[in-house]
Amino acid sequence: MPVPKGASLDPAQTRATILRAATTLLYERGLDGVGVAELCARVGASKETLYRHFGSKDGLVEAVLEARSDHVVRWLREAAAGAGDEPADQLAAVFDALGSWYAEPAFRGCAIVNASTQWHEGPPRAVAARHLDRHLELLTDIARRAGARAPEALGRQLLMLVEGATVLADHHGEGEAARLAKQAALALLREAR
Amino acid sequence: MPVPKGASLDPAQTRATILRAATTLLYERGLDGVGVAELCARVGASKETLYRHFGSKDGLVEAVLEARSDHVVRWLREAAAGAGDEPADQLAAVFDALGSWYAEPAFRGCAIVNASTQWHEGPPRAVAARHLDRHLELLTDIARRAGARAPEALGRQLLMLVEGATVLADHHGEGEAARLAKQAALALLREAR
DNA sequence: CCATCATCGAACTGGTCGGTTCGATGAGGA
DNA sequence: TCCTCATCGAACCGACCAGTTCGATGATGG
Repeated sequence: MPVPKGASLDPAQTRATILRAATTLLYERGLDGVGVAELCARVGASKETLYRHFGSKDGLVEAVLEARSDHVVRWLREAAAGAGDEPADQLAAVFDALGSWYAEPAFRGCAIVNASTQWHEGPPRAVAARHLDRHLELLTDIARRAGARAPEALGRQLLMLVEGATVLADHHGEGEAARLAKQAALALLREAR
Repeated sequence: MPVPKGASLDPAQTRATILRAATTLLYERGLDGVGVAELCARVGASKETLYRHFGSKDGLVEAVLEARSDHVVRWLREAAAGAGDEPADQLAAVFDALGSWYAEPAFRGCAIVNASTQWHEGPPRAVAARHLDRHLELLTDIARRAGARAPEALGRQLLMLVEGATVLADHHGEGEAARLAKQAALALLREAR
């Protein structure tokens, strides 16, 4: 986004532009793999602008992760909601959505979980915990509506499949991960009734 | 390990000492969270010694991850082997072993998978891929001996539960992860016959 | 007894990175 | 018209870090 010298854009828009570019670059190359200078160059913003909007690199990272979590959660909820009322269909739709994510060339695992493995305290950790909680909420809800005897437990088991499939898709590359995870998830759903 | 000034220890022992201390410290604080200088101080070795043995920090990290993978894989294989001949018992034993790992206060997820999320190419990535392959081999073997119709697929599904449980145990802290994963794994094993 | 060699400890180098500052520029509103 | 303010671009700073070098030390083996 080329911003001319003295442009007074909507500050919110500037912020959003930086956030968008930073999200992509930080995901591609890792949070420590790209410095503030390069980030600014790519984004088309000066350091001063970046620091005024986000305070610090950590602040930017946190904002990126928050936004990413919001986006992913909304996307999965919509996938489930678009699959009708049957809990099993919704669960299948969640894993199908994951499958299309895994198939993206730029897929590099879950940015949020990846980030939280680097720092075992601090904001990224908190973002990750909330992120997983929101996933858990979605899956537990499906489990409950499917009539599971122990929906909380099943929700956690399904979440393990989601996170495990993400790890495997990242490392073993294959597109099978989502299909296998879906099959396992539906089996667990069936048996937990 | 206090090594006196001009001590000529067995070089292999020096190497092992450095490796052991580095493994602990790098796991506790993250691969980027501790510098070579601090590493040397903790280890009780000089930089020169460390660089003669490992060539670079990356070399040390790679050696640490390799050793860690060997150790973990051996440990899980022994857990399985010590549980008798029944595949289901062996599978249960694997998850019980994971449970005692998760319960360690210093537990911070799988060091190898954590490392590989930081660099999407290079040696750590290769170590992680082989690490997961070895896990997969163990689980597929159990699946095969349990008479699964599709042991390769079931092996992958079980591996997802292992990795997912590790992520959840790291983030949600609870000791339930291993128990729930075990329950799910046994259900899948039962149903895949 | 001497030569070799692993080792220490400390200083040093070169580079990178996060963050700050400043003068210049120009858009928008009063 | 003029003031305010977001912005750029570039220089700058201090900290840290990986890696190198060197003199001193002492154990080991011939």
